[in-house]
Amino acid sequence: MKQKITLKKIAKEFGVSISTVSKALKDSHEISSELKDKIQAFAKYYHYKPNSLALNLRNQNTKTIGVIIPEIVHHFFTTVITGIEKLANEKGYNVMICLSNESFEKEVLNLQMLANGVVDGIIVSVSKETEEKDDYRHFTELINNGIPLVMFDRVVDEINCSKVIADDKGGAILATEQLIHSGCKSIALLTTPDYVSVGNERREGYLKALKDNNIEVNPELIIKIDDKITIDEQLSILFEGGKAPDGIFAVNEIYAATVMKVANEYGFNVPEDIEVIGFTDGLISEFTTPSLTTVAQHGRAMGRKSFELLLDEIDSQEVEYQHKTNLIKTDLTIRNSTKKAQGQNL
Amino acid sequence: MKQKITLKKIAKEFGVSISTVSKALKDSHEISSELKDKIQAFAKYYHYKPNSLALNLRNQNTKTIGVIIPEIVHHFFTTVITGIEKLANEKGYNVMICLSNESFEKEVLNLQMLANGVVDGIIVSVSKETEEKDDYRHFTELINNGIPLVMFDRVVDEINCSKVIADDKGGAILATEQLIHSGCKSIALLTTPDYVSVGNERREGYLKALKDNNIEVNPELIIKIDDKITIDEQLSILFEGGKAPDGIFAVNEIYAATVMKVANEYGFNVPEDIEVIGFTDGLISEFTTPSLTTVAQHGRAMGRKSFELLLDEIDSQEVEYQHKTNLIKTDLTIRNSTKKAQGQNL
DNA sequence: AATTTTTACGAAAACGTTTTCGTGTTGATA
DNA sequence: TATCAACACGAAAACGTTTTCGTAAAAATT
Repeated sequence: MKQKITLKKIAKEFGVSISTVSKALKDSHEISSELKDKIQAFAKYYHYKPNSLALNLRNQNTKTIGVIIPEIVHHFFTTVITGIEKLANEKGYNVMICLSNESFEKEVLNLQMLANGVVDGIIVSVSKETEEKDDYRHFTELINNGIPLVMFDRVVDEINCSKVIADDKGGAILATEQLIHSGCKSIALLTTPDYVSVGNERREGYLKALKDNNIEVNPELIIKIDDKITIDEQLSILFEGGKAPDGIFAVNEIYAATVMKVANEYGFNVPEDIEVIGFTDGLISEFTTPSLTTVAQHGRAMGRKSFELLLDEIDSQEVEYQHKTNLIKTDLTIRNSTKKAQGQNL
Repeated sequence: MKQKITLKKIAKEFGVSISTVSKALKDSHEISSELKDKIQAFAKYYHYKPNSLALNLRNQNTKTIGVIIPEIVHHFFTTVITGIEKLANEKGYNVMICLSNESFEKEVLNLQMLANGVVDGIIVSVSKETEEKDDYRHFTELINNGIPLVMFDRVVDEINCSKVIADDKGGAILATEQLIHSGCKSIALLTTPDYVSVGNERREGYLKALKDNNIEVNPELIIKIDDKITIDEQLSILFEGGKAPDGIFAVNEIYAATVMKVANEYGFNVPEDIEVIGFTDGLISEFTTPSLTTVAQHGRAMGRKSFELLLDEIDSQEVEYQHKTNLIKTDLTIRNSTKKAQGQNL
């Protein structure tokens, strides 16, 4: 590592004080033109750049926000980040992204790292392990430290902070009703284990749609996928014993794409025999055969809104900031894994 | 924003000096046990955390590295980041991710932002626009500023820094020869405009494989995709006029998946009529019908290696660090868009 | 010629931390 | 009772910057 050039070194070079150099570089009228010219030329030649660490320390802000997401190889999160990044940059903020890899420990570590003055605020989507452990002390501590926090998508009710969530329940209702209206009688749900907050919301939507349409819930059609085991095998059960469903609602893209593959292996055609709807902004949906009808999550909108709320709190002078919760609407993107709607209220 | 607690405030509270507080919190033997106990209890109660800005300023490092990638909604980049992140965390470093969105201006901005003391080093994959403009002064300046820089995947030859590249040419040769050996006579190439460095490498591999196997190059089979226009239309030309290719090598996943879709629309079957190979680590390949045979890029390995080289330079005491270039091998992941290999040297 | 204004610069504080080097007070030792 | 070590703490510098205030000299005004 080469040595960096500082005001001090320039000052020494010209035999003047640090303040003089600082002013000269800022083109202050207090400094004579000749000296300014010389100092500026020198600084330029040596590529002087003010050390932003020092600046941040002085200004008591970093114009940087932190974002902690569980997984980056996940299209939904990348769209959210795109949304955050765009607005943040417009507002002169930099974004620092950290990954928890769905691990509680890494989430805590990242949070601590970011908390100590590195960022002006933090946006988080909680890791699965954290939801499973049900331990949120690191967030409480963050808030006690006075660092603005916004949660998105996977939020925790107990923590008093601003939140941005997709209308998961509404989206699930939309999807399930689409299946119902298109004539499905036996609709399966592919979901996550109970501790995943968004999975729950989507399940509730599924249940509500069934209830509203007087369809009895068949527990055998609700499959909670365990990510630690191969998905394919867990899905097979649906198609064995001759009582395959005629509609499937999957809470994410991978489940949806996988179930289509498995259904196909069992000799079923999508959408003729079985209609499938996924839940995602993902890329895969467009390239499966048939392409997948999905509930769009509007990740970018979530990202924008998250940053908006964070900035609102950062800029707020209130001692007791009034936190807000924002619901991002979801809607159906109709592709080819469902039959053309048969009229009704869609 | 609440006020944060500092050493100074604690010192005032107890009527002692800042140094005493600092030592007390570090459990120094210089401080009496009673005072230490009281101060520690107080600090804990008020959630004291040393301000890392101040620490960084003092220690002259941030234990943070910056990564600038063109796009985050791109599976390859996310795998690289996963690789970087993992190793970086093991080594006690934090990772700050910035997006250039393929824009020259944002790349420059991000670089400047990171350069001023925020990070100890930077890993970059150059944006398309930068490659198009052929303007690399921001990198030169970075190096002049003495900040270690590593480029990966999309690198620029003129810049003297460590580099990690996939064996794009080798991968392309592998893919093309696979098609040749499986009996393809007319092999198309779907590639990017000339200024994209990796696209060029892959094209060269394609050309070399053809040449080595005494197959004449047909310029009409080389399609340079313009990302600003719909891909589908640009691909149609391949299948019109009854001279469709029997093998297609696409330099990325989207092109490959799209060409399969278009071929299908024209009534061709993959892999019976046309074999297709893509170039990627992406997720889509697994879910297309048929699933895509691809050249694996080993993004995580690239990420790991990139950080390794960066750390090597950061830790180096040399005034003139000797930069290294690392080639990450590529290999074929055989799926169903190609026929079973017919023996030969594969 | 005396006074005021302008010019051109320096000193110092502030941001929050760590660490080295005092230094005054005890208590123990010769 | 001197001398010395141990103890417990404080002062100050350092990291790099900005900014307010002070001030000497020069220039302009009366």
